[in-house]
Amino acid sequence: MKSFSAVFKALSDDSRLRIINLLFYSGELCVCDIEEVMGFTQTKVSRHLAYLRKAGLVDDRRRGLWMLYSIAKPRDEEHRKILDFLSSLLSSNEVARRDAERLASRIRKGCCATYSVVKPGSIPAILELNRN
Amino acid sequence: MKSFSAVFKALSDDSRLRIINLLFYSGELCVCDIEEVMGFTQTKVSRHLAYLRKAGLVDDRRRGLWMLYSIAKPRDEEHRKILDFLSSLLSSNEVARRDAERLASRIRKGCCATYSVVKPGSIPAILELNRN
DNA sequence: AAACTATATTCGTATAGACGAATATAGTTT
DNA sequence: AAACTATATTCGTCTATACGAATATAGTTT
Repeated sequence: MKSFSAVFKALSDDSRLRIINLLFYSGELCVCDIEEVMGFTQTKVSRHLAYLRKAGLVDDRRRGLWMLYSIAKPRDEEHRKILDFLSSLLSSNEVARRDAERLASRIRKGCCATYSVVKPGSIPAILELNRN
Repeated sequence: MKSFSAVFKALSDDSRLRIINLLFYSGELCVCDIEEVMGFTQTKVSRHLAYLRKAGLVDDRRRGLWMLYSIAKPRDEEHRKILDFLSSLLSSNEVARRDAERLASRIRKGCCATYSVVKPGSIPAILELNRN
């Protein structure tokens, strides 16, 4: 029960929900991309990502200077259920849609995260999947 | 987005999650039954229920001296999705199961809430439904 | 190794939440 | 109407959290 309330606490903040939404949309993002898409300060983005990581909602990996964040790989059935629910909930939200649009535009121009995965200007495969 | 984070904030507390679980299990409960099943103070139960009501997660109705609380009737698809998710999440939790067992035992002996709905000592219809 | 870049952490401040004890309120019973 | 019962609210205290500015850290480039 403790773990449930901890997860919900991590989800109890607008900014964190919107960051999670971006990660669902893009697959993997660095701090500075989120910073610019959302208009948040670096401190704020970094802090929220650390919070989400501690709650087990996002994974991170270092890539040179960049820390790349992604939605956590599900550890078990329960964890997967939570992530699926979140994804489904956010997908029908207007704010989430607009955030994703701004991110898409930035990705098209080539941003940090995608540069390491796909060539700049192209749209990563995961985005095509999410279009449906 | 604001409303999502508000709902999650309401869910970000162990005691509230456990109270919600009791309501899923029983259909309708008064404050004093929750008090005794959980071993919480009256202030604590009342406060948490007020929190849940403001977040739209529970409904209440007065029945004489008793306030009867129940899981909110879903207002729309999104709301229903949240409540279904919660129900499914709690159903597989060990703490939730034990709480429900203590409640069942109290219901069998006849508690406030069930007294107004079914005759004391019997198990209300909604409990039979939830058994599956 | 020094300058640089991306991210993390610390510090100070302000607000929100959790709690029990005490008190207030609303409805009932006598 | 007065005593009673179930619930709600207030009060004071303690802890958690959100935030920006400033600073620290880790890895890269020159």
